[in-house]
Amino acid sequence: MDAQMKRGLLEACVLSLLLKGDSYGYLLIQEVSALMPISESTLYPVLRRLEAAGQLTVYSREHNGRLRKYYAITENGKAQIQSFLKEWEDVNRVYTFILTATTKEENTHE
Amino acid sequence: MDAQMKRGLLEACVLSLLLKGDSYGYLLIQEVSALMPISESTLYPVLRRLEAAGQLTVYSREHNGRLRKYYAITENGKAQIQSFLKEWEDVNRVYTFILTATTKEENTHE
DNA sequence: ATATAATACTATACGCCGTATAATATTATT
DNA sequence: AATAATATTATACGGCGTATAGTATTATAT
Repeated sequence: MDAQMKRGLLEACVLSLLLKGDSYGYLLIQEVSALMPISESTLYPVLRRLEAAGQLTVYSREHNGRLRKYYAITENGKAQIQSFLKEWEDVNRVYTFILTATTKEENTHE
Repeated sequence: MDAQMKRGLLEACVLSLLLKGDSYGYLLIQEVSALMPISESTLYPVLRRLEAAGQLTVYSREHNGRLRKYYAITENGKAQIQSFLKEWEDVNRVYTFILTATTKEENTHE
């Protein structure tokens, strides 16, 4: 997927994944990868940003003798998903315009 | 609209507007503004990029005693819109995931 | 036993692109 | 005479996805 198109989508995607329960970096990478290509160097900064924005909290738990960082979505984070969905209405309006313009263009060739 | 969400959308939007006929900077700004907020400092670089990519061509015509730059979409540009629409399928898949995850989350509170 | 893969996270430098701000110049309107 | 509308360009900034690379532990395969 084109890098430009990921912008704004990624954070909402990560937050949505956390809705079904706390998770950690490595697992999140696998889960996000099922939806779009992602590298560690993209995901971890996203997690840092979401934490700084109070949209998720971080805590450590021991796992196989090591500390693993778990990420939990906050109420703030849930509200952020709603904001995203609302913003997306505008995006979809533009997309619909492009689609319509393209369809009309095709018709002029008939 | 959030700046991140415009990325990738803007170029396709401008190209789509040119499908119905050649246009010029000032008019394009008005037309794009109807779909999303845009400033000159965003649009003109977009036009330069599209020109560099061979997706539009530029020519000058006199208008009210002054030269005005007109922009015309190329076949390359039309193909780019199609590429955009195809890429957008991936974007929509992620959006649908977020929407579904949010709906499920709401259900757990019922 | 040891090499390899999987797990788990961090750091740095780069490049794209939307934005604010500002400058320039002409024509139309009040 | 002043102001708004028309029309375009330049510069510096900041957000963020990416490539690349480094570090460290545990499980699996040969």
